[in-house]
Amino acid sequence: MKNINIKDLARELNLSVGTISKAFHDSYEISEDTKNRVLETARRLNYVPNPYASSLRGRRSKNIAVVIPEVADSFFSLAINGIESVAKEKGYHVLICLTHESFENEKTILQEFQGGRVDGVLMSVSRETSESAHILNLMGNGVPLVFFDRVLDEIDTAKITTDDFESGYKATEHLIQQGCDNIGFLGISECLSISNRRLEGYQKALNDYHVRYDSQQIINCTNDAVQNDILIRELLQGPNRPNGIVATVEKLTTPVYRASEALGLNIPADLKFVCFSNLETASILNPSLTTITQPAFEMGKIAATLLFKSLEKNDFNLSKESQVVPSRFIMRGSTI
Amino acid sequence: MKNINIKDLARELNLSVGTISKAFHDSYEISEDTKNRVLETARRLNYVPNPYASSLRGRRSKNIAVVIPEVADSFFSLAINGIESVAKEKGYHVLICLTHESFENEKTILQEFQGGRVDGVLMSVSRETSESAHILNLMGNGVPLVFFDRVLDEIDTAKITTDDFESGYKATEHLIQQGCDNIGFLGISECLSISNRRLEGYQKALNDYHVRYDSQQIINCTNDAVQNDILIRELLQGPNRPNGIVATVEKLTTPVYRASEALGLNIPADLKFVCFSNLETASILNPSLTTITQPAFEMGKIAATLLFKSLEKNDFNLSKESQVVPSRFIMRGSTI
DNA sequence: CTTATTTGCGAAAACGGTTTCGCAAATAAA
DNA sequence: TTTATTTGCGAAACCGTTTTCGCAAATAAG
Repeated sequence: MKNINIKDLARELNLSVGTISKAFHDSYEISEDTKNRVLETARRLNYVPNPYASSLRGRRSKNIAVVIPEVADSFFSLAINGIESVAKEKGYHVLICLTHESFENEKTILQEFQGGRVDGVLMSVSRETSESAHILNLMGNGVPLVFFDRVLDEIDTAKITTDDFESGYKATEHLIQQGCDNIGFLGISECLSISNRRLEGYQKALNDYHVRYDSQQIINCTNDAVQNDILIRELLQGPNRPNGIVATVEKLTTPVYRASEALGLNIPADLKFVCFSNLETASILNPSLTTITQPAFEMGKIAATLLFKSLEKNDFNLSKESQVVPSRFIMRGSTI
Repeated sequence: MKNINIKDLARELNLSVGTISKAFHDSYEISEDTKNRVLETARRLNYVPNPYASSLRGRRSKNIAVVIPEVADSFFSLAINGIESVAKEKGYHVLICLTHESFENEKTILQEFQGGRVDGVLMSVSRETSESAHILNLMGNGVPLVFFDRVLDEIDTAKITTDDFESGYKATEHLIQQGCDNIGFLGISECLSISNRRLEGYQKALNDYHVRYDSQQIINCTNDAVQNDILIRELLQGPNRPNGIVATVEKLTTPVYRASEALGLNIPADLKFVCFSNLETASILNPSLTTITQPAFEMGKIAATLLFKSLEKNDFNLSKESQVVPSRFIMRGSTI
């Protein structure tokens, strides 16, 4: 009934607990013979060490945290897969913590980690995050942290991002080449690095191609789906209706399609649409959706790999390890 | 730099560690005055107790695990949201463990939990799972476990499912009413309860409406996307091509749409298609997809609530708490 | 044959909390 | 005023591991 512990094993084998522990860690102090007996008995009795007891005495909890705004998003769920693939290999477990795009939640979560719940953190900041004190605090307490996708520039650690500027540029350039001369931009936050870099790429493209830039066409979407619907409808109903849209997050896909349909706008004839998205269904939408597709799995994998390097050797300097992984531009029916 | 612990607090306040601990737990032994001083100093010094140290002495780790086949699936990611919403309220953290539909992985994961890494488990079994020893083992060690969606019937604990039989029936009935007389069924596993119950609903509908049943039209999909593509193509190219399809999992959506397109089959004219799915994009697919949509968030929430009840009082009997939450049938363009 | 060295293990102190128990001082009852 | 009770706290055991250190027996070196 009750879980067996190292003491039970010791009693069973007529050895001291210290010896058992050392046998498990393949200590040179213990004879091969004893090691085998210990291992065999452990297997037989189904002994599994308590990870948290181990974590107390210097060793780690073998838990890492993934702090993200939401999980019902293809980018993040694929990134989790990437992270999990390396965590599993390292014998680590993954705590998923959702900020729901709230800075307050994010602070609370990181605060909790001060207590040693996790050995390291992988993080994509919330749309509201512009301060960095909570993160610096955690890192100051010796918890390594690696950013992926949504980063805070001012913090000195590894950041795994994609080429947001170039992607924003490419998306916009494509729309221009397809004949759009009035292009709306749907961002998610004014403080978010990725949103801003994509916006800069958009602006540069407009400028390079001498297309009119109108700040009215830059919409900052909220975290509330209903509110976003209203914003998008207003944009598409307004006197200055765009004939092209660049959207920076996957969850804006459905609202744009729905609003277009409701307003009798045809995609792509009346409105061309390109979205940053990892949706598997992009190719079977009506019309199929032109996307900037981020290397989500790979980004998660790289970020996790770096985190573990830093967990394995303390002198590993995360701040020199940032990487930019390029996204893929996939042309489909929504812009042709 | 280093995290401060209860000893540091004790030193700072000239109190014993025991007193500090009791103050935090609002013990009657400690005066209001002292409690306030402790709380205030803790806040000032940014003290966060080590959850794993607490977990050693009887208290819990405040971690629960969610064991699921994959995370890149709308049902599971929404269920996670539901689970997280109640975990957060209870001050718990959520470990996500992916089996990738492998029984071996599932066994390894549960085995690890014997050590006390988590206080309870929420689980949807893999497609390969038919034995229950690994689960009984864990539960036998005092770790409560609640199933959601994919359950193992023979295990005596709470199971939160949806009305799989009725849904399978309704989907099939709908196709029949829309004129299909040759309906394929795409399952994912022969051992999986949900797949089988949906299949039974399908069979009953065929029978009730005197539509020919042909076991050749029952395809058991694999966990390999490429292989699934082949199976689906074979079905749609065969001499006995169905004019309707019921698919039991979301990830079969894209393959069916793609295969139809590749083979020049029009949905819904040549092939009507209904899928168990929580895809947000179902309504904007080409054509929009008729779905059986499960109450994913709610199922996660109910399952988690039950798990916490059992964590809170030991005498709580999970085995009497199973619930069936109905799915919604949403008719759209793929069957009209 | 004595003196080093190695080998294999046990005892005990940590790790950071919680909890039981005891005890002195303060208060209440007699 | 004496005795009983309550209040507020400290000492120490404990949770399940890891790790340091010491020590006896076995082996090697001189």
